[in-house]
Amino acid sequence: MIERTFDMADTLVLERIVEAGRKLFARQGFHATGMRDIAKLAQVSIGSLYHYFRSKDELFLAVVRRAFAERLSQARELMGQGLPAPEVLRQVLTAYFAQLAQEPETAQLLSRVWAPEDPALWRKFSGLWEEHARAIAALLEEGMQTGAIRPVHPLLTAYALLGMAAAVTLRAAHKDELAEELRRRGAEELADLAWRALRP
Amino acid sequence: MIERTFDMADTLVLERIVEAGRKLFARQGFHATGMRDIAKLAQVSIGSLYHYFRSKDELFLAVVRRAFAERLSQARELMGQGLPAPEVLRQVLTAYFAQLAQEPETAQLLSRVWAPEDPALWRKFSGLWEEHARAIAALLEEGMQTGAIRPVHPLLTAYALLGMAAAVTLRAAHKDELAEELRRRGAEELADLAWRALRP
Amino acid sequence: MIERTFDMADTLVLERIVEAGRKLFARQGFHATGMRDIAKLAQVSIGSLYHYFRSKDELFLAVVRRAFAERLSQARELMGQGLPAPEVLRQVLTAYFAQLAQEPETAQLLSRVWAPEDPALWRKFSGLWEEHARAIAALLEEGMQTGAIRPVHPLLTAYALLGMAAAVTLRAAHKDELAEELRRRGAEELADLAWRALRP
Amino acid sequence: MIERTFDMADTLVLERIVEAGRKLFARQGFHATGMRDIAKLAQVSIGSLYHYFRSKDELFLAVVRRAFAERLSQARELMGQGLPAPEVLRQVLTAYFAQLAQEPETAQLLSRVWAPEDPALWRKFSGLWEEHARAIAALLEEGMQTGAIRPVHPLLTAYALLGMAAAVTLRAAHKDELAEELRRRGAEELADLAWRALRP
DNA sequence: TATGAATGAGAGTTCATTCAT
DNA sequence: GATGAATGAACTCTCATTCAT
Repeated sequence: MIERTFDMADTLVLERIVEAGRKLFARQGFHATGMRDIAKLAQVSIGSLYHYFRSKDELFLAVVRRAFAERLSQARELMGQGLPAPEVLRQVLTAYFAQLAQEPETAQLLSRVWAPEDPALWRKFSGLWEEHARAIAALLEEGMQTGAIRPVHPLLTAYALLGMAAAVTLRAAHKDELAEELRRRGAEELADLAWRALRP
Repeated sequence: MIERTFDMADTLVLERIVEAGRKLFARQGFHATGMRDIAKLAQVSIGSLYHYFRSKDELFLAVVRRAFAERLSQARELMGQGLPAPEVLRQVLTAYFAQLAQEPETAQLLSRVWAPEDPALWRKFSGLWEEHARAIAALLEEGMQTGAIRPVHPLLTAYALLGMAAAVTLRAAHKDELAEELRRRGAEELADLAWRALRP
Repeated sequence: MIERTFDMADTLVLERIVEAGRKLFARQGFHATGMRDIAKLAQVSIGSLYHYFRSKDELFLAVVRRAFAERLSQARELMGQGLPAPEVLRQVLTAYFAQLAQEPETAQLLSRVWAPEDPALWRKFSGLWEEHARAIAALLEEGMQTGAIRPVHPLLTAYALLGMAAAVTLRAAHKDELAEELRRRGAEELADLAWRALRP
Repeated sequence: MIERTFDMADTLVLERIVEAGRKLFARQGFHATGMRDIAKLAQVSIGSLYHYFRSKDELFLAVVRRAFAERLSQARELMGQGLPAPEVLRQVLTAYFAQLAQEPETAQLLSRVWAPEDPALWRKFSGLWEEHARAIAALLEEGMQTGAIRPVHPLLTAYALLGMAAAVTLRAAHKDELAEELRRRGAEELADLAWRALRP
């Protein structure tokens, strides 16, 4: 995920900043994460932060955009393979839960971001969600045209699917027995629920 | 505790505080809402806020707890009427969307609270969500015993249902055409999705 | 020390307040002690505090005045017995250290009060110290007239003696080995120092 | 750390902060002195105060430590000159009273600090006093070994001497006739008292 | 590019005091 | 006499942001 194109030993400053931001925003949330914290973890001066990003908001946005972009490109890749819609859904969900195990911080970050407090940020994020939802809606519409999926309200259904996944993901990030079970069986069960809700 | 009944407009102080907190936390989120703002809207001194609540966190918790309690008691009332499980689900969802129209602030508050930034608050809220999920899981189990619902993982499914509702609710709080449509058709469509996902 | 003139079971409210104030001011100092704390320890409402004392300052003053008065009356009693001045000094010092063992809170209170932060209080307390110093100075002058004490500057010497006692007392209120030793041998050693410094 | 040498009047920021703290803490005490006051007097922003010191407590501690260090280094210098112990004592006391005239604020600060209200601060300051007392105790022990001073309890005596000096110093900081007299004759009289108390 | 000292508005919180009951 | 809800000025401290070097 992280590209090192410059120096074997030294990651690019920009990369280090975004990576540190991702970790801290995911772990602690937006307000609990200070620019100082990010600078420290990235081993960079505060001045450098402001050299690359106009403000804290912009840094946060960049971090979130990247996480969305990765997830979306992954989904689009799956969609492009010509698999039947239900199978794509299953694989997208599986990918979600796989990320939860491998990059728990990113997964948490995306879940946290449903309803950011700051109205200005909220507008931007709802745009990202909308984009994601539209991608899924397109998938649903494609399935509806081939008859693989029954007629539904595509965007509404897309939001519902995203919400399902986010809620279970969030619960699965806890540290109890149920969480462990959700991490194991979540993808499968959710795919089953989705398939039954959508089949003709 | 103190009754001031000589004026229609003069509600109890505690009531005014909680109400003001609900409005502002829902509109602006936790961090963007200052104690001064709440005091002003409630027409109360800052000191009074701290007379009733030990801290901002506690005030927030109280506000959220109340909103949860109302929603939960409403759901429990529906469950107690002996209706078949699928019908209860439909009515619970309808109630959600009805609240979205009548008390949009409370509805938004509950959706915001899925993933609060502060980890300390998060732990407390996840307890409230868990309680809510357990209530729904109990309903599902009941349906499974009577054969009205197919065998599923109750808690996982409960979280999935809550997530579906929260995501659509949140989107429905926007001010565009899609939001309006979701407010109109959300309850029905979600109930349909749920019913198909759960029927034997 | 405390008079109970009204009811066997119930100490007078005023007494309870002053007693609570003494304990808390001595333990925690003036600023760390709130009116609420005093009210709670005295099992009295805040309103009652203000019924008996115009302000926190006045309550503090009353507490300190009483402690001073007790110590001073004790000293005057010793002086009135016609003992030789050096013997009186020895006994006064012994009484100091006895109080340190029996009523450590009062002893600490008096030591704390050398340099109160609030200028207004400081003026009043320096008056109390001056009164105390003058009593000792009178004793020294008496000894000088009988030839039992060499000629010294009476007030300066009185302050020096009080300072000696306060410094050792304060150190003796700690909880280590040295403190224990000071509590045991302090009176004697200080009396010796004083006697050698003052003998003709 | 930063050198700004282009202006006579522009002292280093850190220096200005400590100096302002010294003045205000000495004049008004810890609680009556706000961070705003210090920032204003130092012509520095509040933020700068917290750039150099973690908290108000730490700033206070730094101020007091510096005052102690100066006094202690002065005393150690006198001790290192190989003068007889009694002469060193006389000169140390003289230095105390000289400081009272030249830097009345520092002298007052040190006297104030005998019994600070806050228990947490008290613990730290008693450490400083202890260090000071040990230095004097070492001097006394040296004198005892050469026979210049009679056998006494070194630490107890050191505390007594410090207490003597502090009490007279504090009284000498007033603005009446007695204070003036103490400032004039205090060093001499105290040295005399001490010498008589300690000579073999 | 890179630095980090400096800024200051604004945050949550405390607490002596008042006064209607 | 007694109560404690109500007040609000003032406190310490945080933190995104700037800018001279």
